[in-house]
Amino acid sequence: MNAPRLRADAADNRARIVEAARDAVAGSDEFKLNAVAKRAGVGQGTLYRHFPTREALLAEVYRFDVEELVAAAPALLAEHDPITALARWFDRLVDYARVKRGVLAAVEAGVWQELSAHGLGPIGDAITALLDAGRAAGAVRSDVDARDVVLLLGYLTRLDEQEWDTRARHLLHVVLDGLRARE
Amino acid sequence: MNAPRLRADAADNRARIVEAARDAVAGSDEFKLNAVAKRAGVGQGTLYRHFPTREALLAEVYRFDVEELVAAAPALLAEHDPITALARWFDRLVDYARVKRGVLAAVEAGVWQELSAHGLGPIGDAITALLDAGRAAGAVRSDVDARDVVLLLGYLTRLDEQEWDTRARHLLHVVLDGLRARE
DNA sequence: CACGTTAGTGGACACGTGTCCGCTTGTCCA
DNA sequence: TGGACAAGCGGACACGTGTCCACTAACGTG
Repeated sequence: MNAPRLRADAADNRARIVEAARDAVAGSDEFKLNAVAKRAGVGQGTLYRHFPTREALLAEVYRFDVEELVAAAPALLAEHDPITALARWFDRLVDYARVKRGVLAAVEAGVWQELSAHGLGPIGDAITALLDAGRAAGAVRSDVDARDVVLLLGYLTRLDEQEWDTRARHLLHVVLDGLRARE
Repeated sequence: MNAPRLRADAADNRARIVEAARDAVAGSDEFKLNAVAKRAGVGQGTLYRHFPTREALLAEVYRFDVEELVAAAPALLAEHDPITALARWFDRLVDYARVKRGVLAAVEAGVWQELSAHGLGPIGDAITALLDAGRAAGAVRSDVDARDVVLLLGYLTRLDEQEWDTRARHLLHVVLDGLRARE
């Protein structure tokens, strides 16, 4: 995955940054890049070189959750019809997002950078798989891709804490209906 | 609308700020609050007191466009069936948004602040009118409100310039389908 | 082992945002 | 008309983000 092997100290720093970031996320709801760098005992330059954007760092921090999310897709597809699987997967995303908003940023960053690179990547693939299954069953419209879905789901990031309960799930249904094939 | 009448100099400054902002928007694609304040010949404090957020300022700058948008709703409803009217209105929004991204921020800010206040306000009302008409005709699902629509349309703000053509309109259809009543 | 190459470092710096507060000035009343 | 007093002013300041580049030290080579 990483063609140019990392130098020993570099790998070390990287690990320490991620750990510090994890602590920061767990400790408070603030997440200041500066603070993470200091906590990790590295300069800001170092932090920014390893993770060019805040999202890149979050993506690493939440990699576990994201992988879980990715892994869930095939399982859901095995158990349910495509639309239900998609719905469940959305549910799961919302569950994560509710507690740790960071996952959202991670997912979004993930899919985005994957889009430009070749072959999307795990998250994009997961969504694509769900979409494809639905399409094959004639339940999902044929003119949407993973990026579209992420874009649409983006509303989650600008939901206020207080309106989360009333709107998050609800709008999920609306989006889902939009993705359905029109008969 | 503004109970405590503005002092003469205050009103003057406010006007000068808006004008400077308009210039700034027209002149370049950068929009720095600092610069606007300087250009208007006022301190930043003054700018921020008149317009607490960047969006508030944009809302004022684009008020004309926004009003036009609002005015279009009833006209569209008169000429077309509700769903078509809604679609056309969306189209119009996208047209504005393409050129002047600011309108989007203005719309979003507008609807949001209106939501908390009583009776939504012009933009919210316009969307609500479209929604209501659709609902009455049984063409629009009954469980969505103006805020929902704005939230969903929010994807427009994070669209990259280059993907605008391929995705903006296209996703509009998806959203529209999501808003339709399921028969 | 020593030495050159170059990946990697880290912190100073530039920038934009937003806040705060001591000073100024319009406004209104006596 | 003049004086008090609050509305309004404006810029200094604190903060977070992200960039840049002179230095440092890990790694491979002879």
